[in-house]
Amino acid sequence: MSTASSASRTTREQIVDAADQLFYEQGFDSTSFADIAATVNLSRGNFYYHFKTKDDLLEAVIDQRLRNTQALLQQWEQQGAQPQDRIRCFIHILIANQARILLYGCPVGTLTTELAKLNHHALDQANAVFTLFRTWLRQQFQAMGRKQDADELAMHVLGRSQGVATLASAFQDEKFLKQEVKRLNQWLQQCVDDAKQ
Amino acid sequence: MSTASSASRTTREQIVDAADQLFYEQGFDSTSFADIAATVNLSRGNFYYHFKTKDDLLEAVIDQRLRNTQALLQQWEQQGAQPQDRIRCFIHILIANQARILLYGCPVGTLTTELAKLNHHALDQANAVFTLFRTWLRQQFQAMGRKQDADELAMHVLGRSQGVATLASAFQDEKFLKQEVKRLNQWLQQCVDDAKQ
DNA sequence: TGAAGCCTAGGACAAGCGTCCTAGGGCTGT
DNA sequence: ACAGCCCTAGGACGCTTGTCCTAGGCTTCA
Repeated sequence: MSTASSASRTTREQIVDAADQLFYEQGFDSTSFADIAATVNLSRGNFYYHFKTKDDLLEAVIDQRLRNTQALLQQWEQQGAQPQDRIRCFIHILIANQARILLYGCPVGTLTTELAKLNHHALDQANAVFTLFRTWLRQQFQAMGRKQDADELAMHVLGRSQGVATLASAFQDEKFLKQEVKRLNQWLQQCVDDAKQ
Repeated sequence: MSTASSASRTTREQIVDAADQLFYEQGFDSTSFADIAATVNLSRGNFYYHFKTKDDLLEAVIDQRLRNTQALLQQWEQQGAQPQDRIRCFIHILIANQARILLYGCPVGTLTTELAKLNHHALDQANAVFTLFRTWLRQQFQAMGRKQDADELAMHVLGRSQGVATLASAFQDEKFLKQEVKRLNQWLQQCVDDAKQ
């Protein structure tokens, strides 16, 4: 029974993984069950067994992204000694995921934008990924001594990253991406220096 | 004949206007001819007379946006005495179009993002709108005396605006939008002061 | 009055979509 | 060997999509 159950979960996981990637690359609306089925080598009609509707699948994908994000933040929590080092971990994902960002933009931003236009009820859930980053960044700025404007600074970093991803993707401009990352790191250093005084 | 021709153009213009707005609000892909037909009070099948394909309609919409953008830039050119005043005109659209941005994000950024995911051939045309702003901003920074890094600064402003629009829309946060506009204006003032020395 | 051309309504069309059903293969435990 | 259950293939369904066609109502000019 445990083998059967785990095998079942494996197929389900494969579906979610494939959907996760395709939703990112092609968008949610224009990714069909047929596309996902072809990736996982499964018959199209059989999806009903695993997910009753396409919205259920979307919810599973976002849930996975939420879990992955939380794991990532926890990892950064241990990697960086100082709060500013942890924030630098966040900024660095622009470099680490450079290739995909140049092709498809930010996975979080593009999904929320699409769901907003579709008036989709899962929009709040998708926005929760943003909120995870926002809350985490706020905590880092608070730890840096910026109690007053920690949330504003967190939103600032989040916004700058969004803009970089959008434009770098539009212009397919790797140089711009790296320039802006440098600028953002400089701005962060300024924050650190300001807080010390 | 002249009346007939102008009436024809009026219907065509109505279609383009409706498509322009709906593509912005709902996205290109999930806006159907039926949606547009309902807005213009026209029979769905008859679109073929005005636009042979949906892609033709999209091209017409983007062409209109290009013309509108050029007119806007020309207007700012006359409004602002100093280059920095003109750049402030650009930044100010975030305030002027606030309501729509909170609901649907940036019209330019969201379209290019969608077309990129759809692998649509009109992507280059859509990106041209970005290029119009970029070139114009670059000229303003050059006029400010920043010959060396004018393009980098132009891209910086463009990127910041994109980020603001994306996040303000995601969080439906008017306060954030205004905060960031203030920050951006402060940054611009810093640029002016730096250039003076 | 009549011919010509612009523009329209309304529907047909094939294709693709999400959804749902049924029959059965291949394990599991008795 | 057999019953029960997990999971699957394959196809049917109703609907919407973009596209395309045809017949005819207008206006315009002779």
